[in-house]
Amino acid sequence: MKPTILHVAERAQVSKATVSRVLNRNPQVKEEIKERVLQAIEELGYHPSAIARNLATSRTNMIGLILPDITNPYFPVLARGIEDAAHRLGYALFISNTDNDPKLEREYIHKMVEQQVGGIVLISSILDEETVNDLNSLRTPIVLCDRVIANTSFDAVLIDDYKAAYEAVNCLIGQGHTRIAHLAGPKDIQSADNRKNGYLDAMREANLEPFISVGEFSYESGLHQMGSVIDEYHPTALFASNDLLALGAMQEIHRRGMSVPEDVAIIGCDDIPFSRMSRPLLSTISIPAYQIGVTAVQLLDDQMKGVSSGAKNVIMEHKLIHRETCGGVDQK
Amino acid sequence: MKPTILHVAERAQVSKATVSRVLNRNPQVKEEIKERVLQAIEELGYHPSAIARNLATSRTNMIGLILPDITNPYFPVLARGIEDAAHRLGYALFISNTDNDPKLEREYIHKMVEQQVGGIVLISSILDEETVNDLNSLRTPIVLCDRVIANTSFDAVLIDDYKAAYEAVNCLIGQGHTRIAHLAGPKDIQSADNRKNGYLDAMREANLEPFISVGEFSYESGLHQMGSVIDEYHPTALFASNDLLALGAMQEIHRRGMSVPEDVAIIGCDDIPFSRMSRPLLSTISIPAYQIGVTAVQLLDDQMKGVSSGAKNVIMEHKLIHRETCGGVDQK
DNA sequence: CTGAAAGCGCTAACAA
DNA sequence: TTGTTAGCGCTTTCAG
Repeated sequence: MKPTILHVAERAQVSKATVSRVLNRNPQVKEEIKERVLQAIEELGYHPSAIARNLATSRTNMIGLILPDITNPYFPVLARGIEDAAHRLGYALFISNTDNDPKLEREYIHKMVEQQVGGIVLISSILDEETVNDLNSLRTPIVLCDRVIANTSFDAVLIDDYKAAYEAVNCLIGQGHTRIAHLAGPKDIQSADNRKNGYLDAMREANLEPFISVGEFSYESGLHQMGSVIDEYHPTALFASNDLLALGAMQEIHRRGMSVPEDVAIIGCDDIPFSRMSRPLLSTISIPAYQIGVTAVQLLDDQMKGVSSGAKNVIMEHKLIHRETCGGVDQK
Repeated sequence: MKPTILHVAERAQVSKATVSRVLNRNPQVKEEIKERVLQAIEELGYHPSAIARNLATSRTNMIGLILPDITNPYFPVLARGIEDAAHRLGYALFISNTDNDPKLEREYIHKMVEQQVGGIVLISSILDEETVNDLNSLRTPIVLCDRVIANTSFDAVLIDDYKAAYEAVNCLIGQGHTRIAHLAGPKDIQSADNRKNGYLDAMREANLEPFISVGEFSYESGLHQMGSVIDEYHPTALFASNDLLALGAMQEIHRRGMSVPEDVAIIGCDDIPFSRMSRPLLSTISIPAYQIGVTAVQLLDDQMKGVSSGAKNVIMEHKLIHRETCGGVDQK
């Protein structure tokens, strides 16, 4: 049986209230008594119950993180930013993977609400109407990452996917490429869609014929899709909606005996750790994932403390990183 | 103000107890009343407070995961296994990164105990004496991953690092290599140490001169260390203590205009996702990270339910994967 | 089949 | 400066 505050109180010959006071660093406790209490705590190996405290104060120091898949190399850095910020602010962090399943998403949101988390960082790209209604009916603060929802008032921290893609494609165009293919991510993922539109507009403005292959945000998908893209379109350049796709495509290009960037130049997106390890080094759009995480938690904390001044969308800066796969400027 | 069980009770014209019964799927509630309660719940957007429930039942459905760094590509898969198993068993999961800092480790363990988690999965390679004492004084079930502690009774799920390394090195020896270097991980990390010993024994038995370079478990470390290893030892083969090191080493080898596996054959360890994306594909020792996670949670669950039959060490199977960097047998 | 009431471990007035 | 006491929201006997 774990010791409770009462056991400590008895052993230290004081009341529960006094023990509670030293627990909460209330200064007005006589030094001598404080010592006694501390000693009792030590001797019993007592740990206060956060649960009981939370119930008594009707607030908790827990927040939740719901994301698609920690196994996708983009997320660990983001998650780390969130976790570091959370701990710095004194929160414990719940985590759940949804695999982009809206049903699971709702289930986990409810679970966390039931756990009485003070707020949730939600990384979801596929919020359907039902989930949004759900969210709106919650009394729990929420901050979104990588996604906005029209007609709602959730804080969000984002990057400008459209512009990032637009810039990347224009970089390729600037190098004289005319046959630039695009490996797109799932159409129901907002960032994938925005990137696709950036690609499309850049191509359109340059009067170039676009070619899009839609797939998953995965290495395997890049590998498989690139085959038919090459056969059907003979691209000299590629803009991939994320680095995993880009890396898969590169592998396929190599397997066909072609080389990067000579035969096909490539620009990816995300700047996952492995893009700095591949051969050749992947040129990509760098997204400040860690900072996004930190910012999200700060927004959440503001909301939880009631400091929030209405719904905020924070747009983080992206940056096109010229490494080796895009040819041209070589300023790695 | 969030609705409580009392609000639901009033609205449904029943007592708290009855609401509690339908919440807990107690079968002996008249269908009609159950409907009324359910409707009231719906209308109020009521979510039961896990906190209050936990206090009342004096047990929680939360468990904790403490690991070094989710950003290290070995861990996301392990974490995913843990999370999936946890959710399947109805647990919510706390997560904390320690960066291998013993102080942080203890801090997080205490925090989780205070949160009243039912158990903790601890992935720590550097448990110092103080932490072990700490752990022993806890009344919270703990399962270790990738590490045993002498004279303690914690369940652990492991792989045989010594044997894995021994086999990998012998594979290299079998291919005729005589100058096989080893990139070791931090000496205070048990698995790194075991792998180093496996390397050492294999070399010794074959009467070969070993060469070890100790560093961090990182890509950058591999990159930097490999330079001097080449200069000082001129290896024709390398066994790296993990894949990140192997990948870094490979990059350095390429930068010097040499090739893999022709000039230097490489075997890594962990089989992180990137090892299937590198060029050439990395030969490595595959560790069933996901399964390790699942198993750890099962052991924890057993302990929490009191089904545990004494301290258990579960050894998972590793497997040497011949891909492209080790030359010889090419059975990718 | 349903209600009343005690209590989980702690905090927070209010007294003393 | 310390103690007393009433809850926080829920579960769980025990009656009815």
